[in-house]
Amino acid sequence: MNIGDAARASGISAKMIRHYEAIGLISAGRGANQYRVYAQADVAELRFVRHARDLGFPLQDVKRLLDLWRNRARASAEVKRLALDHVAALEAKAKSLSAMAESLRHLAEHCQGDARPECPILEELAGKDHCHG
Amino acid sequence: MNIGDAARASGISAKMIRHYEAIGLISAGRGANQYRVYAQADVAELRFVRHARDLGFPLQDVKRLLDLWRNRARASAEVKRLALDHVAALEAKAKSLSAMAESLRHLAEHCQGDARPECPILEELAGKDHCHG
DNA sequence: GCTTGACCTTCCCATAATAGGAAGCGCCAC
DNA sequence: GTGGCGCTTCCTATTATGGGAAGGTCAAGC
Repeated sequence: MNIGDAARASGISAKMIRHYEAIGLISAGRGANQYRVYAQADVAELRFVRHARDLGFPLQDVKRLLDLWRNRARASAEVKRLALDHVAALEAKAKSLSAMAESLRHLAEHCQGDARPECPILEELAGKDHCHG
Repeated sequence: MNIGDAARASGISAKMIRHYEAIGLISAGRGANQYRVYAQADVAELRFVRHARDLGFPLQDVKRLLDLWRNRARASAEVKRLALDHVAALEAKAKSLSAMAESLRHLAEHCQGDARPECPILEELAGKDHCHG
């Protein structure tokens, strides 16, 4: 199987498959023509990577998860710790974004949104520093 | 006022102030020694930028907001539209991250997290594609 | 006057993940 | 044997930020 087929089978672009190889995440054999060659097991790894990426794991974590997956003697505690740490990071980020959205939405509610120049949004952005930072 | 003072007064690193100048976001005068010179009005602009960044606006939006702020003939409708678009983007991103966190948390709940290798998290990541994509 | 140290300058590199494109070669079908 | 598609490598861009080197400037102190 060439890289194009592996891309279609895994849902990861050929571009990214090469990149993942360059950074040591996955590997591939080479045919006589120097084309990368993929077996079903390689496609399974690529799909694993995609699923982990879909859950927002950074590639560094994906690498660790992949190593754990390959290692039959792993302790599930290690996987769980990685997962829960990532859950915490995701929730922190989501909370931070929601807080920004809420602040901004409140500001926007007080803005007339008409042809006049008066705008509490700009006034707030121009305002003095808020001490809770 | 030199760049270091402007940095302390605005809460933006000197590094970033130079960068903002390079991309045309803000500007600065120059002294006889080629050092950048900042007045209070410049610091006010830098603070404006920081507040907008704190609300998660990308620099491209910050530039537009800054232009609106400088323009006394602006229509607040334009500011409001920018703000509400950004609120929508923030909420979409937050929702996406929360969904990831929830999925992963559910998976982790089913993982024993002990010394044994069995792990539903890895099994899920290794699993076949889910059709809702 | 000369040193020291803090500050400034520019320029290059790095991060994280993905994508676009160019130049060149391989392979299959017609 | 050529056209077209797929593969190769290498370079560039994105977004926002930071680190660091090599060198110029200025003020204080001896």
